[in-house]
Amino acid sequence: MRQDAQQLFGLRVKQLRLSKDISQEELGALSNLDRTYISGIERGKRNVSLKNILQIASALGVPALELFNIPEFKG
Amino acid sequence: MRQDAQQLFGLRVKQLRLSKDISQEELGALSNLDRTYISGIERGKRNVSLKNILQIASALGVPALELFNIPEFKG
DNA sequence: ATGTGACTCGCAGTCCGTT
DNA sequence: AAACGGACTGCGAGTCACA
Repeated sequence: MRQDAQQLFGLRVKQLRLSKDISQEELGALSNLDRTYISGIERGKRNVSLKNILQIASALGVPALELFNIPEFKG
Repeated sequence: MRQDAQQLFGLRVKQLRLSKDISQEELGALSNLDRTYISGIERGKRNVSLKNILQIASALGVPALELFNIPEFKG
């Protein structure tokens, strides 16, 4: 596995968050996760678990699948 | 978040694994994960992390996105 | 409004086995 | 081949003060 996979995922979260025009704090509130935790995810410092992936997707109002809609993830 | 989300994910893994005609043991070997852990995932008992999600997708030869290609995840 | 290091604690993930 | 259990270690979850 590539080391930067987490970063790509984090960038995708950031991308979707910005497209919704909300702050990390707001996303944190919507997904019941700490704002600093969201920050860590977007910077690729966190190896997020399935549970939190689904919560974030839900908070962003997109299917979980969208968080993996990244060219580099498709082989 | 729904409680059964993990189970849906596990069923999807199982579905893809069976379509490849490989055993849990083989998938474990391919993804560098313990066979009992794969079993737990498929039964919805495990909260898999991003890193392992990507490893499993890679072992199955599908983009990570495919693991989330579940009707119930899109609503 | 965000980045970051450090921290505790529960669970992710492994390894032994039985059914 | 797979479900399931017990015991273990290390890592992720979740939070804080501060920049």
